[in-house]
Amino acid sequence: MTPRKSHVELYKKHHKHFIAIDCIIFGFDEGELKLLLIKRNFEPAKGQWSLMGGFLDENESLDEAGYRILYNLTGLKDIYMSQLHSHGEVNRDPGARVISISYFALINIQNHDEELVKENDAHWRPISKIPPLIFDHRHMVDLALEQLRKEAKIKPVGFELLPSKFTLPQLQSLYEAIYSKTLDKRNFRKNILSMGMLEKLDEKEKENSKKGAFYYRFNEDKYKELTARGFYFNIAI
Amino acid sequence: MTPRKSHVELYKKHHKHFIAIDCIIFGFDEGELKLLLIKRNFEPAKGQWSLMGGFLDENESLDEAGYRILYNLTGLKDIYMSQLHSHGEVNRDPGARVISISYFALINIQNHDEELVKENDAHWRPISKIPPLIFDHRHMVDLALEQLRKEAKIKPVGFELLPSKFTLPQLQSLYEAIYSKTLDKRNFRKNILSMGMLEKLDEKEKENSKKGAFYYRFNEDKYKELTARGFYFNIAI
DNA sequence: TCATTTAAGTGTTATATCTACAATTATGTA
DNA sequence: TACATAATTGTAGATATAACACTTAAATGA
Repeated sequence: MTPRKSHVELYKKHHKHFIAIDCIIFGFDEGELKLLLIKRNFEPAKGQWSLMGGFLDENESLDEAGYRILYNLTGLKDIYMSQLHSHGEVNRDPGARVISISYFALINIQNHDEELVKENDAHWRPISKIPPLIFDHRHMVDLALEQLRKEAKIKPVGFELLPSKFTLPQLQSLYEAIYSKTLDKRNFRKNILSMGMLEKLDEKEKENSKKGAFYYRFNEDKYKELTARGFYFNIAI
Repeated sequence: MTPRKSHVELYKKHHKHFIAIDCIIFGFDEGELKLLLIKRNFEPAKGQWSLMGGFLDENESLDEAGYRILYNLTGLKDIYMSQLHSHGEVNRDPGARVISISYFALINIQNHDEELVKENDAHWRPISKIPPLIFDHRHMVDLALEQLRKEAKIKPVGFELLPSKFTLPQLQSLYEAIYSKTLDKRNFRKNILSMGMLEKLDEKEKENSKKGAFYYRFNEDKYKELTARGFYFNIAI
């Protein structure tokens, strides 16, 4: 006798559809922006490169499905992920009519579960060398890149791709990878430090130089405090 | 024997879902930004205010469904419309589980078919006085407004809300309505005219002042030429 | 231990953009 | 012909952006 049950008959004349969730998973490693891609292990298009995906279940929200799929592949929770777009061309999937909703995630590549990734036959590929992908997955990737480039300028999402401690040269290298553009050290540092949301640590990273570069940490609380006062994150690219 | 048919069995174990399209339709009239809302004529929530929507059919894409629904309500084709977000909370619709994909459209309020709108029991409501809406429709409207405010700064979408001939005071009034903010006449004109995509006509609009204001027209070709050269539309708000 | 090498770290100036601000003009109406 | 109304126009100060080169810290090896 819930309202739910009493009206469902009215909707019955309409069609139902398969809904898939596909995840565009970005990581940053060796100065390059990378994507996590899988070799698809079922038909159609078995053996071809694909985004990680899955079908929407009966009792989960879209976001929950997205997080489930990401978790199953990487073992990661509490990840930055946001819905990108819904893809509904009638023949986009040759197996059946499937509406796919793409999500894009930014992960710290050090943290993921490498065993799980192996089990899923997933591999990191630099965005400059993306192999041909099934269906409209390449289009999804292009949308995600566009979205990442929009967001990274005006929201502190870049930090999601780095370890919690990072150096300014690393951070600059990340932005250079996202925008395929070399940036001026002095201007970049001035820009990011003047926003006042990075904490300098006493520790130095010494793998990449003799002098060593100081570690910094993104201070989320400080960022929230600033935005509450009308401040806007902005990186000049 | 198409691949389509050969693999559909593999997908069968998964659930199928109702998919609805809901349209947030913006217009601009009497210095106000307005929304086209309907009185829902079926259960559940019959008689309550709602966005115009409909279910996705078997053989149409998401975009096609959006245009179909917009056409059925307004008689308009070739309208600026873009996908906004997909809404999949399990209980968002008390009638049944329905995934809704929201679209937002910008229309020139003069052009729509008033008869059709009446037949659908649809009404224009200023965004400052939106009545309570069913389900998560208010959230959709808020997202659409946010999106409009993002886009109108950096893309020439505002013109979609105006007649093809408009005056600069009208255009300024539109931006003021979108951003709920009064703008400086001189700066606004300098800004928009310096982009070089508006054509001044010889004709004047004389309803709103004795002096009359010159009509202008948005030159789409010019805009495309400029963007091809790396130009970016930008209105300082 | 001192010279060399490597990447980190730092300021200033010119240019472009944004913001604030008020007088004049055209035209209809009394 | 005076008046009322809204359209139209420019400049100067402030702020943000972009260009540019030397110094410093520390490891390495002669």
